[in-house]
Amino acid sequence: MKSPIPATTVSRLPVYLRTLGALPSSQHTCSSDQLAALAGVNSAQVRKDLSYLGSHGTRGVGYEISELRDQLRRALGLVQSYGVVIVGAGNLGSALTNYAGFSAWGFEVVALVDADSKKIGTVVAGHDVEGFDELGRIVKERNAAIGIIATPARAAQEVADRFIDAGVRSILNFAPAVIEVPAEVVLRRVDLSTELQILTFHLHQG
Amino acid sequence: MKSPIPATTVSRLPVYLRTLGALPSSQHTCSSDQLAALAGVNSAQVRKDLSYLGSHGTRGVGYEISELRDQLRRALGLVQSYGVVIVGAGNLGSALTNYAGFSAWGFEVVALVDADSKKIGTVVAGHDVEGFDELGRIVKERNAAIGIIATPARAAQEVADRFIDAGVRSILNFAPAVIEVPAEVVLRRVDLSTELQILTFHLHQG
DNA sequence: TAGATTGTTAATCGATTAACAATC
DNA sequence: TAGATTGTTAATCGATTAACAATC
Repeated sequence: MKSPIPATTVSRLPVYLRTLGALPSSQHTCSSDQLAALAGVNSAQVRKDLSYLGSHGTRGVGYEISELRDQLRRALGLVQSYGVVIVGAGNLGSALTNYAGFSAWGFEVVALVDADSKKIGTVVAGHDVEGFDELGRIVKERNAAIGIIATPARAAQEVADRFIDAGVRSILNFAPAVIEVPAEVVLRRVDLSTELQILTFHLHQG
Repeated sequence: MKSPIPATTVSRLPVYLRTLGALPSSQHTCSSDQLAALAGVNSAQVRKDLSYLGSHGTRGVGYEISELRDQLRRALGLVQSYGVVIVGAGNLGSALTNYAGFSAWGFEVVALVDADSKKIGTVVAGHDVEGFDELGRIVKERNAAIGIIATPARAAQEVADRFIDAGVRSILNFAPAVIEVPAEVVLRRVDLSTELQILTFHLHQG
C-alpha cells in the first residue's frame, strides 16, 4: 500500500515537529502563519501538509500544540523505539554514535560494527566495536530496524547488501557512493561533498 | 544575476561527477543511458541537465568523459580551492575535520573553532582549536569562503550571524535548528534526525 | 548507409500557493 | 457579530520524461 502523503510533505513533518518544540510553553495553540514563519515555508503549505494528518485545526484559532505534536509523532512513527546499527567505527561512525538526538527521538544504537580487526573489541563512543561478519546475527538478535553506513565509499554497497540480507529495510548512507537497493528498501543518502559542491556552485555564480 | 540552471539540476551535478570517477579508465565516452543507470535517474534528465552546461555530447557516440568531467568541475566552481572554517570541535566537528573528501575536491579546513575554553588550545583532528571570539579575524585573515556549523542547536543562529558578519556567504549547518540568513547567503542544512524520521515514517507505513 | 545517441520540444506530472468559503 | 484562521479548491508554477528530428 502506497502512502498517500507526498514525499515532500513527509520531509517537512520533522521540521514542523522541531518547530513546535521551540515554541514558548506558555503558548497552547499556534497558527499556520506562525508555523510557516518559523519553519521557513508558505502558510498554505503548512495547512496542506497538516491536512494529510487529518484536519485537527480550529478555524479562527489555529492548532492545539500538544495535539499537533502527538499527531506528527504518530504520523512519523515516533511512537516506538527503533534499534540502529552503525557500520564504520571511524570518526564519522563515532560522531554518529555519540549523537544526542538519537535517544531524544526514540532511537537507540544497538551496535557499532567495523570490518577492521584492529578496531574490533575496542570501545568507541561507549560501544564495543563488533565484527562486520557478525552483522547478520546482530541485526536479528537485537531486532535492529535501521542501518547506518559510515564507511568509505568502496564498502558501501557490500554493507547495504548485508543489511538487506539481514532484514533491514531502512538504510541511511553517509558514504559518498550511489548504491542499489531493492524497491522495498528505503534508502536515504547524506553526502557532505555534494553539499559542499552545491555551495561552491553558488559561490562561483555569485 | 540569477543562475539559469535549476536547483534540482545543480544538486545532481555532483552525482554525475562522482559517477564519472567510477567508470573504468579504459572507457573514453559514455552515453546518457549509462550515466542515468549509474546515477539512478532518467536518461532524458541526464541529457537535459548536461545541456545546461552547453551541448558537448556527440550524437551517435555520447559524451567524452574527460571533457565532461572538466565541464562539471567548471560549472560547480571546483577549479579553485576553498577555505573552510568549522565551528564546533565536538565529535561531529572532529569527524568533519578529518573528512578525506575535503582535499579531494579542493576544500581545505583552515580553522576549527569552539566556544568552550576547555577545548581552546587543544589539538583535534590535527588542528589547534581556536576561540569562537576569534572567528571574524580568522575568516578574514585566512580568506575562508565556507562556514560549517557543527554545534548544538541552541548556538546555531549565533554562529551563523557571526559567520555572516565576517563575510562568509556559504554556510553548511549540521545543527538541528532552522536558522535565518539574508537572501544573499546560501545555506544548506544536513539534519540527521530529519533523515531518521523520514526513515521511520516509511517503516511505520510499510 | 544503418545504427546509435544527442538535444530539444511538447506533454505530462506533481508540487506550490493564492484565494476564499466555511466556521470558530 | 466581527475578526481570525482553517481546509480546500483551482490556478500557477516548475520539474520530469516520452518522443523524435538531427546528426554522428
